[in-house]
Amino acid sequence: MKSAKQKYHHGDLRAALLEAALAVLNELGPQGLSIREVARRAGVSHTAPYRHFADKDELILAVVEQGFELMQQTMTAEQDAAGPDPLAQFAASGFAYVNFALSHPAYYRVMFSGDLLSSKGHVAFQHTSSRAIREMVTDIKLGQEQGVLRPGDPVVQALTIWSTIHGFVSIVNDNRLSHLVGEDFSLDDIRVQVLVMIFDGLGVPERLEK
Amino acid sequence: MKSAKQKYHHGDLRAALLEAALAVLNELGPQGLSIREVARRAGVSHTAPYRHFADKDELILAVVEQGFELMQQTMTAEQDAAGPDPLAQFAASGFAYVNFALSHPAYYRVMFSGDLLSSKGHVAFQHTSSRAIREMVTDIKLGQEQGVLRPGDPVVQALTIWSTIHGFVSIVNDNRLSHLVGEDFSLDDIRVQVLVMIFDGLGVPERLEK
DNA sequence: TGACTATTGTAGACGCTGGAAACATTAGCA
DNA sequence: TGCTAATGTTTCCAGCGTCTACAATAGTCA
Repeated sequence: MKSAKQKYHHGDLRAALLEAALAVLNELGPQGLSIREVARRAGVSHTAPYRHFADKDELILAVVEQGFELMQQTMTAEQDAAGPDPLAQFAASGFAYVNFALSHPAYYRVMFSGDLLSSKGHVAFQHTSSRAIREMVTDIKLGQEQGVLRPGDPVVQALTIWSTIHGFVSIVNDNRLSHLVGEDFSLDDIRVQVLVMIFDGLGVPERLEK
Repeated sequence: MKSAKQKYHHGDLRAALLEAALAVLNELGPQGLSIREVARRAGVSHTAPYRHFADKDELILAVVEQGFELMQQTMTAEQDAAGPDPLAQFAASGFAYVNFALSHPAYYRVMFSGDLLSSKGHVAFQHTSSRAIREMVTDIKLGQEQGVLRPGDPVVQALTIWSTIHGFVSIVNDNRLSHLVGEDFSLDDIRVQVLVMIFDGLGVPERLEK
């Protein structure tokens, strides 16, 4: 049931287009993402995508949404796997965030940069991505109530944490660490130490080896 | 000496193009930046820019370079104005960084996002922007030697600081705070508190009002 | 079964883009 | 003054997003 190729109708073109779009992002970068190239890879004409997405913005937004779902999934999975300790859960979901960003750079960039979208698409984009930070605030509020995080305004604290993590993965993904790496420093060394520093600054203790 | 208009030669087209490019970035966003639009605003034909820039990447890189110069200038100026105390100098240049990013969002985005460039342009881009972090490491090393910063590896510490600040201004500039702002929270409140939290976490004491 | 209709894909056009090539104008210098 | 290099224009090409008209298929109801 896989090689039903030369039919006029594709079967699940929408999913195929999303997959192709992600592949293009990974291979050619954000600049190489064009509807025509995506259609080419899916083996359809250059206007076929318009039966599934109103315009390029909508295609990108669908990729964004798919990325958020995947990230959400892995974050809650890691959180659940961390056991009953709320502190461990908090750290686990934080690490899951970082791991997702570093192992899916194309997804992360399109999810959090928004540079690919026209100004019109930005509204839907912000709506989608604002869920993430809101849930983070909830998590941190919980952490404070349970006494595992330093006291302070949860909104401010959440924003600080998010800023650090987002900035860090952005810098790493943009490859701007290469000039810092010397003989006594591997990239992984730097990553681990920075993560330790981030979570250490928040009150999360030292169970960070891994 | 300003209204020498209808001459065949422009006089200083290169500077005019850079200015126009920045204006386009501010008005239309990164997606609206095209060589043709820039040429239009400068009042020349759409191929005239190619006498001054090999391709679009080079035009963008020139804007990036100009942005770094401006930022560097304001940072060292603030640092010098902060008096002899190295701690005050450190904080001053940090604030100057944040202020530059928030008051010149178009510059900052093109300087640190790199999404506008093709993969070819990224090499030159990284080379240019790596100076900033290297100087930051130097500053932080100095701060540690003078005992105003917490001990720790300066590279790691610099990267942590840079991550937090870069993430923060990116989030603010991408307008993702709107959903966090309630009745008891203005945007400026959040900004100030987050900055306090950032510098506080580093060992910089509480002289942060302003 | 067979015809009607909505869904999904194709073909071709338009105006935009980045860029190459050939040409025109000007400035600087001998 | 005249030669040459620098600078700007015109024309052209291919690729892009997107619109419109058309073709093929799938689903539905007689």
